[in-house]
Amino acid sequence: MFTIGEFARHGRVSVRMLRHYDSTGLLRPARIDPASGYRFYAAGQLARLNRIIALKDLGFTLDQVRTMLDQEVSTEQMRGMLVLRRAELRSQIAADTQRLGQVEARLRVIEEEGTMPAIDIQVKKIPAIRVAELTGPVAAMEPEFITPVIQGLYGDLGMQIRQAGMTVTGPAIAYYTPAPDGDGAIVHAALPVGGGPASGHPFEVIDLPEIGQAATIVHHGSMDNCLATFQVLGRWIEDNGYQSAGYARELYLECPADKDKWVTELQEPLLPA
Amino acid sequence: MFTIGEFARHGRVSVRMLRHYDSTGLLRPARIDPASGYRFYAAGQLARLNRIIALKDLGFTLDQVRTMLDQEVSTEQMRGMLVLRRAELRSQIAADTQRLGQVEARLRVIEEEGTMPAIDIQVKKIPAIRVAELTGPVAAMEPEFITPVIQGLYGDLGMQIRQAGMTVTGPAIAYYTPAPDGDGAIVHAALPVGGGPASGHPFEVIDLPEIGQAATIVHHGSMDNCLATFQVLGRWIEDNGYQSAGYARELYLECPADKDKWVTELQEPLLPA
DNA sequence: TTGCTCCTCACGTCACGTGAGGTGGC
DNA sequence: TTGCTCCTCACGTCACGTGAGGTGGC
Repeated sequence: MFTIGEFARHGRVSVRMLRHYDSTGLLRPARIDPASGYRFYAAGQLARLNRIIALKDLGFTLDQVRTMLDQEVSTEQMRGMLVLRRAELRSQIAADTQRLGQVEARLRVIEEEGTMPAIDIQVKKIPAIRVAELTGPVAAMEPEFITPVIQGLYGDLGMQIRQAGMTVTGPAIAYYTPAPDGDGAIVHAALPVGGGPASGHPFEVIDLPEIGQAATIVHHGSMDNCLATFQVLGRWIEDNGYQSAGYARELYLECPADKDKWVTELQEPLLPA
Repeated sequence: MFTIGEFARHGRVSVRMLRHYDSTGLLRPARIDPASGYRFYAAGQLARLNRIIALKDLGFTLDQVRTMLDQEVSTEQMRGMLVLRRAELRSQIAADTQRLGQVEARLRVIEEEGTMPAIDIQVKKIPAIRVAELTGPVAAMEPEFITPVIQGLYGDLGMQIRQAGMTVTGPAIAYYTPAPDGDGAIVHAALPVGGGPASGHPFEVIDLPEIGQAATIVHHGSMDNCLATFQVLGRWIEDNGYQSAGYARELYLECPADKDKWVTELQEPLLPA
């Protein structure tokens, strides 16, 4: 018979852990002195303690350990639990390896440029959404070409949607497709809408497809100055081993009269890794 | 201005998370309606939310994130935090990889033999300890040769320690060293002792060195039947990619009159990985 | 009226670590 | 008397998830 302290030393565990295992029924002392409440453990209980610690070290929860020890699991069941644990460990290692890569990318930016790495970029999925849109050609992907075109389109579109009896359900979305003649691009000015007539209006209603993976950054201020933000985003994509899959979408989160107070989310689609 | 639900959707976080970040001061809404308590967020706050999520995804705690965002950390400080995080991630990946190896070793045992793998084996450090000991030669490492010798030694040793006025402070330890003539071995029957005279008694007092890494298993029953347990231990050492570094120590945890109720821990030293 | 969104508590999670406050034997 | 070990609460950890119970506008 060992006292709790002696037993803890032999088993390389804390006294607190033994009390915890007692209270949860995982490992009850062989005897408890009724007068003092002192716990006494038999040497043979060391085998069970070792089993508990070994399974715990594999990363099983105490509840799982209890099941494995008390339910007399079969070899086949044990195999199932180990296979599950293997999968969990693998995905955890993969996730941590990914994290490590991102940490290292940021460290490289600091080492090589001595500047603060961008930390406000998110990779996320952009869900599909139904929009009403008008399109127009732009000569080049520069703000000075795009802004006038897009402003005109949104002005018309808003009115037409109202006239069609439909309602706008969220912030405006602009996106770009290559021009059919290979020169410049087509800008799409879109507004999310709910139901409504399928035709009989000058705009088109289409379903923007989901973007599986987009790198996003929030741009503050007039879109006339968006190039720097796009550059930060492009740089980040490169540094982190992603690849762009086309023109970015622009989500106009806030568009007050003062253009310098605009807030826009830039959503650049990424090639699947 | 967005309601908490809209803001949560744009930021790909739960409403509960935004409330949590509000309550901890990490991200306060731009405005709270005094009458209803409704939270309203400005589009520009999405940048901060993105920073929070990005840093959290790297594995920083919310407290660390708060420091990084609110204390205006310098590039150098950011580098320090990233270097620290890199080290944490590396060691976590290493630990999980180790765990994964152990899980896979157990799975191999099941696949190849269809039997339950041993789960009561622990790798642990055995601390140094001062003992009084007597030694004797044995012809071979078989129980039938060892038992009579060791029993005699312990009988003598116990009496001699008492006569020397010393006290036994823990369970008996037996260990083996190769015989000088290369034939058989020397068995050491040792008992942990506290202080006492350095000489003037027939036994030797020595300090058993620490064992950095020992694979241990608890043997139940008479030591006459210890071979099977030793085999399990040896098999485990091999399966898990360790290597034995010599004869095992035996720690006699419980030695009642009925030899079948003995409990012994076998401690096999391992070569450092 | 029903649904939807918003609100504020407040418990639960997981495996203990860490006091606080007290006892019993050398 | 001082140290040491033992005991029983009970809070704290970390970042929310998940009800419970209630409100306000379409």
